[in-house]
Amino acid sequence: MSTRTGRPPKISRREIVTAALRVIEEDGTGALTMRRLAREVGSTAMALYHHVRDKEELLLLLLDDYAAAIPRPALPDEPRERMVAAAMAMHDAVSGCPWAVDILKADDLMSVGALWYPEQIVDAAVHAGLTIEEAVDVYRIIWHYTAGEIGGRAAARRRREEGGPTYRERVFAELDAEEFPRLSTVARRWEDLTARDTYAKGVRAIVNGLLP
Amino acid sequence: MSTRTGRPPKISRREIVTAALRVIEEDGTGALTMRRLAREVGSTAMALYHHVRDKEELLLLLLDDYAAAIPRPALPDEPRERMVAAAMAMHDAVSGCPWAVDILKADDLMSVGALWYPEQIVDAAVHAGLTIEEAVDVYRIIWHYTAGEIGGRAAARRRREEGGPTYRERVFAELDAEEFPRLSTVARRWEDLTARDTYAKGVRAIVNGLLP
DNA sequence: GCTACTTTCTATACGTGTATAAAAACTCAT
DNA sequence: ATGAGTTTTTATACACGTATAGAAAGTAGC
Repeated sequence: MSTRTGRPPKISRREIVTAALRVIEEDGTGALTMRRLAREVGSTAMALYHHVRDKEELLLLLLDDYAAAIPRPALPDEPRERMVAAAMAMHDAVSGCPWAVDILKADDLMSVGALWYPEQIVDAAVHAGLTIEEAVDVYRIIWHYTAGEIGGRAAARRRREEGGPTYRERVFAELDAEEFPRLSTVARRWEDLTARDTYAKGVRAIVNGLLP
Repeated sequence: MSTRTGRPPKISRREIVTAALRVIEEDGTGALTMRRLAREVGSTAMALYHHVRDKEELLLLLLDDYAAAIPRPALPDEPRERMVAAAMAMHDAVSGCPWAVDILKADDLMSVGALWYPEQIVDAAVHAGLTIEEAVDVYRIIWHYTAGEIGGRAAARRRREEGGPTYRERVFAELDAEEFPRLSTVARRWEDLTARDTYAKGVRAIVNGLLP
């Protein structure tokens, strides 16, 4: 029958994931360590590794849970606008989970709970007249841009919190105006210029540049 | 006078950086640890921290060195093509240093040795008729896309080397064709579809979408 | 009941980045 | 010369992710 053999498990994947979400909510992503998580579920660190391949997979599962729970926005009918809206919703969703930054290396798309976004983007691209292969390209390009933008923003925020002179600030301070005429004119305003949110602008550019 | 006070240094920043480059070249980026690097320069791990803020800054210095040494390609005159060519050169340069992946979180641009690329892109954008602010936006959007693309590619390669079923493969294997009609039609071809290099396509799209 | 087998859990250990404290080696004022 | 001040180096320690080995706790066949 379905009676499983072997020592019966004390903890489960679900238990681990929910405990991880609780830890993050209470004490932030920095507090989510394997040992802390083990303590939280009343077990040892290494026991977790029988339910999760490694910490990265755990974070992926968290993103999965999180993304699946987010309400999906109504998207416009017009393909171009639909792609932009889906991309921005995806951006918001991933931005909303701080631990996502550590997973953004993931090559293409994300977990099953988040597949809705690529599906919408690919579908809209096909409706816009692209082949399915081209549509996948569009999605991947948008995803790479999204991942880079979120990663960059997270890094910028982290630097700001830490305080102290950034490497860039030191570089910009002694910038050679002859070698870098353009950059030196904006060097002092760089902080303000790069604080603005240009994600929407970028997505619109990609969509417009990719659809004829 | 210029006689400095305090205990005279045994090691220098330059020495550290060149030793780090040597280690990477000989044994790969995985071998570059602070302890190994210390052994290489005949010192202790913690002594390095008086010349380098942390490992991330060290990697930034490596990128700096590396980028500064790369020959700069001749760029076309026409602004659009110049932006694309500069972006692709930047992409090649960063792709060429494996350790760059760990720094790609860096918010905007890179080290002083690599400033040539943003300078060219911003300059070309201004020549194309954009304001300096818009030109900076263009550069940042291109950079975010570039960082995301390289990060994604590196992750994909890493997964491939490790072998074993990817998380995505497991997800795609049991994909609901009704909920995800588009994705399920390409699920089996996904590996091949995403293996293609679409960076140039993406940059062209961004440039065309951003210049009127 | 006993032995094999399987799965899960525990204990221990390694190498990592780096915080902290103190020692060491120099210059300068006295 | 001596003591104060400054900079660099060393020693020690911590928490992290996780590899490895083996113990524990169950089922199945005899």
